[in-house]
Amino acid sequence: MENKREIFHVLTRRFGLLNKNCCSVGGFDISTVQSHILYEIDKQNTPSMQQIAETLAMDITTFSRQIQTLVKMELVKKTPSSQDKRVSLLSLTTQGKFVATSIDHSMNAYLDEVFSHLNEFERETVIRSLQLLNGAMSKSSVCCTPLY
Amino acid sequence: MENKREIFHVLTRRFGLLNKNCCSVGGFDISTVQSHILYEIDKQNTPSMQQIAETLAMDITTFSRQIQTLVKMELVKKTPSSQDKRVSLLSLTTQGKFVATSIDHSMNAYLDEVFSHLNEFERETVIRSLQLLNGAMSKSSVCCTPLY
DNA sequence: AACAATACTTGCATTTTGCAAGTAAATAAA
DNA sequence: TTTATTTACTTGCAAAATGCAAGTATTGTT
Repeated sequence: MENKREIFHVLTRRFGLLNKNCCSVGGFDISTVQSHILYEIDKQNTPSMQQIAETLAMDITTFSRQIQTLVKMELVKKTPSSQDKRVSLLSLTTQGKFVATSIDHSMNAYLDEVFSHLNEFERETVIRSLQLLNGAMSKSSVCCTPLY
Repeated sequence: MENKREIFHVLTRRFGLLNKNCCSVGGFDISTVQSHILYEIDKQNTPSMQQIAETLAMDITTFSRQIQTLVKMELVKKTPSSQDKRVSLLSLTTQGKFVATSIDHSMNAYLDEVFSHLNEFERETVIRSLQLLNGAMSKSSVCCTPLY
């Protein structure tokens, strides 16, 4: 079957579910968006608000409020940059780091379970293919502009 | 050893963008969720509300309201079942069918563009891998049901 | 006939979202 | 140096999305 849209439709829904189901850690209820924010802060080195918002393609105002929530939950710390006083640098608190790591573990556990339904060869092929796909998407010129 | 979570994190984000950018068709502004609803109604044969809500793993009350919106937009028609008067059968209006088809075309165009960055062999491998992955997810006990 | 189960719908109350509009700081121009 | 512009956010709405509780109507079951 060559209908790509069908494949992506199902995949998208499943990814959504996967991300939804992963994120209850030790009393904290983390939304999908919030888990993505934590992930990116963890990955990047004391990034600014702009950087993360742009990476996640989020509206900066929505992002600002999400960060406020995460700061209230004591998962994220906002430090004013000494270089540029307009900029807020983001980092995870100890708790935030713990939550991010926990989510990472459960996600990888989920994914391992999923991949356990494939044999070793298929597993490697799929992983390599997803990397290829990621690469292709990053090269795409129409990625973030509306198509008609 | 590749980090699956990283791969999925990026893929999820990109898929989200893809779905977000797809959905402005001839004056209609369709949200991602709505496009998924249209897609499923189109695919299934006069399904009930429950069926689609369950397929998309949506809360039935949220779904009910989304359908009300789509009915107001004259994209979806709700017909009471003659078999069971509690049931509403869903179908696309002519306009709805047009919108669904347009979105389908845009999505496929986008995906073709993405895949154009791969060679023929990679393309086939990736498609086949995504199908494998879908299959594995459908077998998974930890997520992704009841999609099929 | 009485009760439970199903298929929705409506009432909140909360959360999420994004466009305007605002503040403060850095940079460019006059 | 002063003024204007840009940048990095924050707040004020208002609209949309979400989900639990509680409702209505219909069907299925003792």
